Amino acid sequence: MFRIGEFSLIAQVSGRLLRYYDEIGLLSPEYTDPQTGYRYYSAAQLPHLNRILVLKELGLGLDQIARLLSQGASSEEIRGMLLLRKAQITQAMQDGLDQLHLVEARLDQMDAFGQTPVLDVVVKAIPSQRYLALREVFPDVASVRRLVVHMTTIVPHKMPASSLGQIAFVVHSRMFDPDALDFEVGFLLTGNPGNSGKTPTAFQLSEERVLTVHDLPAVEMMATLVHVGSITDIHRTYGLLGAWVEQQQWQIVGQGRQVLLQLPQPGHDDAVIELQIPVSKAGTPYLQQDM
Amino acid sequence: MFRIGEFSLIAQVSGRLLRYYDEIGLLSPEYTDPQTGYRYYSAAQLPHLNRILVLKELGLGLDQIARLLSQGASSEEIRGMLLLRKAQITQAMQDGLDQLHLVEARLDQMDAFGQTPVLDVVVKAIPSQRYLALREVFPDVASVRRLVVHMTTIVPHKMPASSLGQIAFVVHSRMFDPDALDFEVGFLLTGNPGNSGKTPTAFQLSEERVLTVHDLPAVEMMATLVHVGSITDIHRTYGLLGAWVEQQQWQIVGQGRQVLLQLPQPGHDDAVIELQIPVSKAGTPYLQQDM
DNA sequence: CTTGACTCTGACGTTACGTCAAAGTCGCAT
DNA sequence: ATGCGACTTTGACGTAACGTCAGAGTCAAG
Repeated sequence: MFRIGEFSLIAQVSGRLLRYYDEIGLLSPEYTDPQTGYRYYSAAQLPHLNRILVLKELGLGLDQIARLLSQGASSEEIRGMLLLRKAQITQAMQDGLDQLHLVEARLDQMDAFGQTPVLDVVVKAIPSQRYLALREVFPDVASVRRLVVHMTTIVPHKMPASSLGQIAFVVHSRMFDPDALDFEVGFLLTGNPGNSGKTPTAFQLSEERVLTVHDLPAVEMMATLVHVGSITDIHRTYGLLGAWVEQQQWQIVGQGRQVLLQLPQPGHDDAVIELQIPVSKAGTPYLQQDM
Repeated sequence: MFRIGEFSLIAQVSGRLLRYYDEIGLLSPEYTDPQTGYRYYSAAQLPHLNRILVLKELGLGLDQIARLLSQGASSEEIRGMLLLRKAQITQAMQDGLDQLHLVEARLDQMDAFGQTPVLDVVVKAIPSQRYLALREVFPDVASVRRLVVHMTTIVPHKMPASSLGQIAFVVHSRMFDPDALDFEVGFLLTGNPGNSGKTPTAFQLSEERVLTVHDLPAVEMMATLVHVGSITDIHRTYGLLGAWVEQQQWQIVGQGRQVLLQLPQPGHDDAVIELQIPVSKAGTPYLQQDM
């Protein structure tokens, strides 16, 4: 029988580890002195410890190891766990590869743009949300702005303000053409989409313009980039976002969106707009609606 | 200004995350009401948050991100961190690949051996240790055993028992030849190797046999396998260990060792012996001494 | 019997948050 | 004015697998 120090020397593991495995019931010493609490391990426990160490090297968690060892697991169960672990490792390596590409892309960007602050494109999932808007083809940007101003002065007085969210555009134009902007313009609404009944489904803005409510579909992967500054510069930021998506070799699926997070104060160029482009990794095209 | 709930919706991160980043000083809201503690975020903080999220996706720790953002880091520093991170990912992927091979090897073993309990070869580093032993070519296993018995009856009375460790063999035979066993036989000694002065450097066992003290070199990678049972079966376990090393496509560097962890009780086949083979990954040959 | 070496339990630190819990706040509707 | 539901606050605990003390008890040799 070895005391914990000698046993830890033999096995080349720390004493703390042995105490820990004892505590969680993974490997208890063959004998524990009830008076002093001293742990005494037998040589025959070394194979047991070694099995634990090997399984740990395979990346299994201690809880799984405990299950495999204590309760006699059938070899089919063990096979299952190993196959699962194999899949996990494969997944982790794929993730590592993706991350490597991201890091390299950022390094390339730094080399190419020099001191220019690097873009921070964030890909995130966007849930479905209700949308009070109208669709129109605008002749120029100024008319869009006028409509926005008009809406912001009218709508909040006629709606429960609590459910009114940001102003957002949905860009239906295929390509950016400053003379024919096929946009949806309106408000994002808070509250669960789909549950109509409380809020009206339409809203008369003026003689010829009617806002209607519908749901914007959820998007699993939305590439987003925040534009700060003058609205007139927005197409440059948009181009950067597009270039980034292209560099990732992803596909654009569906319509882009623009969310006005901060209207520019008169005399300042401090608008904040989040540009959004729904994407998917190549090979898994997405439902394209409104085509 | 957005309250935390709305800001978390916009950015699609949890409120808890925002509070946490505030707590660790990574991203504090633009204004915090001193009365109520309510946090108010501005739209202009979204790019800041996005930068944090992107750097996090690259696998950087929050502490590193904080350094990069708060204290204006030069682009050279940033490059350095990204390059470092790249190396880390590469390393992690290599580790993943190794682990994948281990898992696959174990699956193959299970398929090949069926119900046979899989071997648990553990690779570990062995530190240098002092060794009181003699080298001899033994005509058979029985004579080795007689010497061991003799040593265990004589030596402990003449030595400070506290410094006496396990009995160990160093196998100098190139190949296993049961008629010419070129073994070192002796005791491992506790205490720092190299510091002689307290223990004698030699020990007269009998007329013609002298035990001398020297240091067994440290081994960075020692493949070990514990044999339990009759000593006469040990060559099979040894073969399994050798086959395992071969399957890993590693090289054997230096002499194997055998550490007697438990002498067999008379009438029982319950010896416990750890077999050790120093190895190195192919391509990085090791110092082979005693050649 | 006195050291010095060893061992015990218990607690805290690690990473980046998720998940309650109890109490305070806000805004809207009565 | 008041009540209510939705929101927010701080604080604490949990996560995985141990490393690292701290303070107190134990063992073996001289």
